[in-house]
Amino acid sequence: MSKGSPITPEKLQALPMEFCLQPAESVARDLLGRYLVKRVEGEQPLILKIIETEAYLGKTDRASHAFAGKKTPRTETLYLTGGHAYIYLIYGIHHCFNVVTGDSTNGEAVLIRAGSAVQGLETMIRNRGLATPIRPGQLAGGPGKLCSALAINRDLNAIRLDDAHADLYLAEGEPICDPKKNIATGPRIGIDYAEEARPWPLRFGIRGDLEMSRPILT
DNA sequence: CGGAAGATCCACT
DNA sequence: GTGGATCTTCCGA
Repeated sequence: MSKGSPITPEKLQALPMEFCLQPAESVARDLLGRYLVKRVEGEQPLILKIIETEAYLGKTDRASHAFAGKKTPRTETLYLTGGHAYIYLIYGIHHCFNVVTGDSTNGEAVLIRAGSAVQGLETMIRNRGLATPIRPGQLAGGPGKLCSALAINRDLNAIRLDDAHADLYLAEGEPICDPKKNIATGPRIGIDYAEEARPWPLRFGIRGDLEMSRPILT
């Protein structure tokens, strides 16, 4: 994407751990417009603008891997403090990238569901195995696609996301101005089993952005 | 130790 | 809209 404002060093400033020490819902909103930076030795960093997120509230949330305080080898990193990465394999094929949130070990996290390329589009297309031209949402419109585009896998599980020299980190980016107007919300995707938590409006997206994994209400 | 289910994606009808 | 791919994780027997 060559349009939009230029990438200034300011925008690549790493977000401090404190940024993630809020409840998952707040962080999910605050992360919209921020940058996710993936570094590969000797190559230009890949930069993705976060377009869509979902909040998972931990022990009180039936859709969360941490529901009822459940702790298994897989979910261990979910109980780290806010600002760490929780990455897992789903359906045996795809990876999902989450940001752990909260000031204590509640098992809260934010799933990053979609993004748009800010830098490194060519490499991302190659990582996805796509032919050009590509359509909106095709590159990183979905959690599995997003990880594929950035070549994120479980090697990065449990990493701190506040280090601008690390392989993966969160950066300042372009925070949403006027959130009330520019953030759309809706129920989360793929959690039909979650009973009472199913309709909770914990999915957030930048209103009108075409890179969304699918349309969102309100 | 077996088997069912999964915070998905893609191809196909 | 439906189903297959693919395999780790987890729970129950």
